[in-house]
Amino acid sequence: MQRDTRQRRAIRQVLKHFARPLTPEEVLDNGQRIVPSLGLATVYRNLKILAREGWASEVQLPGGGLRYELADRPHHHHFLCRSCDQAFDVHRCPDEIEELAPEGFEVDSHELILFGRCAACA
Amino acid sequence: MQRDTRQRRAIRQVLKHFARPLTPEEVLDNGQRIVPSLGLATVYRNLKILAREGWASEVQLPGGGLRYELADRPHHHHFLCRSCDQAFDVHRCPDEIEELAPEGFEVDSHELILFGRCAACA
DNA sequence: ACCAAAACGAGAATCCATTATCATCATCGT
DNA sequence: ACGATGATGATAATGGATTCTCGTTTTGGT
Repeated sequence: MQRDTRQRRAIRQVLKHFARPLTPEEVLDNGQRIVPSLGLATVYRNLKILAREGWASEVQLPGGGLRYELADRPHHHHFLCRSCDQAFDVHRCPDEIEELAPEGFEVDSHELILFGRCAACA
Repeated sequence: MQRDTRQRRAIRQVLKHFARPLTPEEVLDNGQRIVPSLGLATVYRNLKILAREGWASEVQLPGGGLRYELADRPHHHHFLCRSCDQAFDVHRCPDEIEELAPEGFEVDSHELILFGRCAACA
């Protein structure tokens, strides 16, 4: 059966602490503060497991690879800082957004990304 | 100086013909109908040149790599078909969209992507 | 038509994110 | 505490997109 390891706990803790989508690298760096021996393969493995279990969700932003964040959050979107490349949550969303598709297209979800400089970089 | 080659003309022609963001592969496949010997390296080279010149623009959608489309188009967004993976234009856009950022964040642009099935696939 | 230089194109090389391998370690039911 | 086995982690391997290399071809000014 599945075991509750220090590593997996650390990864969950990191995702909880930062309430924004994190790259595997970010999870690694911060997780190593809790479990210094934490390895990259373990991070990938567990992020994938957590996502499969529905505990975390995968976020696909333009550019690099997947990012991960807690799954149990209300509908929201993202802000991507061009300077530090960190992603942040945007909690408001225009409602009529899925009505914008052309005739005959079936929309099942949407993603809205704002680009710019975050508060720390600006 | 810069030369006007058959290959570059073909690539421009393809981007004009399909009024939607194309992957380098799509440009290659369609370009080879005009210049059968067209190679992938040439496509990448020219797409990059056209983008640098401002003739084409790079579109970053979640998932794979860059796509390219004509640059001289009015503000618009994109629809990404989960079935055929083709990208389409969406010409309407909610206006207050950049007001959604958190306090202190500077927004310089935004991208809105609708996901679903295009008219042909649905 | 000539020719220097720009551009091409096939394939090798690179880059980056992610996954596989496998010997070692740690968890948890007993 | 024991031990079966799930998990880890260092590293190699993979996969896909993009770029580089370099010999050959094409363009455009003369």
